[in-house]
Amino acid sequence: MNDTFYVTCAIPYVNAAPHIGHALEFVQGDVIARYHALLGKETLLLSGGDENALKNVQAAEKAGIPVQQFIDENNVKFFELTKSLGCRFDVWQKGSDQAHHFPASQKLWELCDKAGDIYKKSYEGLYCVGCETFYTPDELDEKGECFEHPGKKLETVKEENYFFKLSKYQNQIIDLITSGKLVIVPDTRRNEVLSFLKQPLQDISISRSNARAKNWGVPVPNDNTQRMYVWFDALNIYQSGVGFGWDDTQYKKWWPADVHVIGKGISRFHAVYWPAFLLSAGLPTPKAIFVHGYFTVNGQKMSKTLGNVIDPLTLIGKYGADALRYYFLREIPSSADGDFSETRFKELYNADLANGLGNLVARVLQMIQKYCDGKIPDIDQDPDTHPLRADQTFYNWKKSWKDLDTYTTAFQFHDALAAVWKFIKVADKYVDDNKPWELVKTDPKAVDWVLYGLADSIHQVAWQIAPYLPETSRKIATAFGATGLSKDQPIYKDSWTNLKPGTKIVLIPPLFPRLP
RNA sequence: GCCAGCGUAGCUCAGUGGUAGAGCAGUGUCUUCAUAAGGCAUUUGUCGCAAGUCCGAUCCUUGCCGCUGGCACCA
Repeated sequence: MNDTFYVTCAIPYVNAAPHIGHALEFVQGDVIARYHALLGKETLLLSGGDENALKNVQAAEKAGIPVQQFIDENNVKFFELTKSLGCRFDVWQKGSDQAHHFPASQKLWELCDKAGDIYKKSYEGLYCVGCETFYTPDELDEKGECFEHPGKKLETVKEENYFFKLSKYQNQIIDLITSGKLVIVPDTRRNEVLSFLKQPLQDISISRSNARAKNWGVPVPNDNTQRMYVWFDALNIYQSGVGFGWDDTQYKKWWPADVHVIGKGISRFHAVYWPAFLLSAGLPTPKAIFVHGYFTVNGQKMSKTLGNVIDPLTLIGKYGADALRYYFLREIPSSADGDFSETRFKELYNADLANGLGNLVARVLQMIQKYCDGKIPDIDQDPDTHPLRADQTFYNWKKSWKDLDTYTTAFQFHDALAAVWKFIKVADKYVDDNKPWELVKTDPKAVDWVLYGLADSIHQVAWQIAPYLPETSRKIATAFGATGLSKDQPIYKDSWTNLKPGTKIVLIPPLFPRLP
């Protein structure tokens, strides 16, 4: 019944260049989508651009370019990054898209309005003319002035805005989370949200005056003096990208999202505001929110002022997309903060990718080349009885499949990959225990059996890592002539086909050349 | 300040009421199919500090120290 799976990544804010934090999130989303595709589901992976904030207008003015151009130029960098990372995004929904996103957001607004949850209220705040922004007192220095414009007095400005009755949905949201209808992973984030929900919720403003918004953003329906404020329309990208308000069939097919992948800084918007908007509009709420942590760099917080922002493209150029993906997914606990260090990166690369997977593939290919005439060996016995597949006394690949599945569906990517690499160690040991280079002198038939099992194992490993390291998976498939896996969208069921004896193997260059 | 969590081998972390484990790094050794790769063996720990409960605590309780995160209009 549930044959679709819809994954979203947060839409990046386009003011700065992409950093490894964005890359991490894209890769995680991609793995989730690819894994469910492997299970045979039709999947959709979405992200896009958060483009309607006033800061964009200001930044564009500063740069002296039209807002739309500024936004497009910046946003495309993020999309290019996803491609460089080997991520497969199906929809890239921009917030400035007037054809789909505007009507979708206006529809959401109207539904909430019809439910009686939007009302007008005047908002009074301290406004800095220099920044063109409202500040709360705690955001200002001791003199009550903003840090950007010292000496400039802030004005008290009154503005009438639309508000959303967030308070009305407090109990429903608590129910949603405690009942498990809205799953929040990991528990620490879930607990944070629930503890936040113990306080009475305040209604939130969801519009800005046209003047202050500089005519940028989604117009509020039936009121040409106001534009929607970011909270409201940005979250709705998840719906506007899949047809909401412009293609009902599409929308019904994909919504609600199976999981929103987000960073910890925006969990409240996704776990509280977003479900509230949807409840108000009478629409289904997302099923799960997976919250990842932030990167530190060599133990320090990543920040522009420290100048330690890491450019993922540099790393991809140096080491390849799959190597970076591996570091993200294996080294960073998927739900906690992680550290990025190039030293550690190289260590992990050499230990797991070069010496582990890469070397195993190389040695098995060479042995088949030398001892089996370069062909997948022919065997007399049932492959299902091969120890690497069936021996219960050690960690065979059926066990690693099971663990991989458990951990991947729980968003524990590091544990999932650990399971695969645990099996790789088993395969390496199996080579040493059976010594095909000696066996070939006494019992060639036994060598065929040993090497068939190893080829079969690597074939399975290639399937297992397909969502994680898609490029490497495909390279292995090519080497072993595994056609099912070479497809653009391989389906898990096909993995159970055995390698065909007699297939000519292809000697490939090292998957991951060892780093000095 | 309030709330939550953490503090275990050089590093990253797992773990149990009966005085500890994995991976990586290090060291030794075997081996050659392989990317000077692989197998095997192996060193190091007052399990943050102190007190309490218990026959017995690293795992339970309390206090302290240190670190991290959350505490609303900040994507």
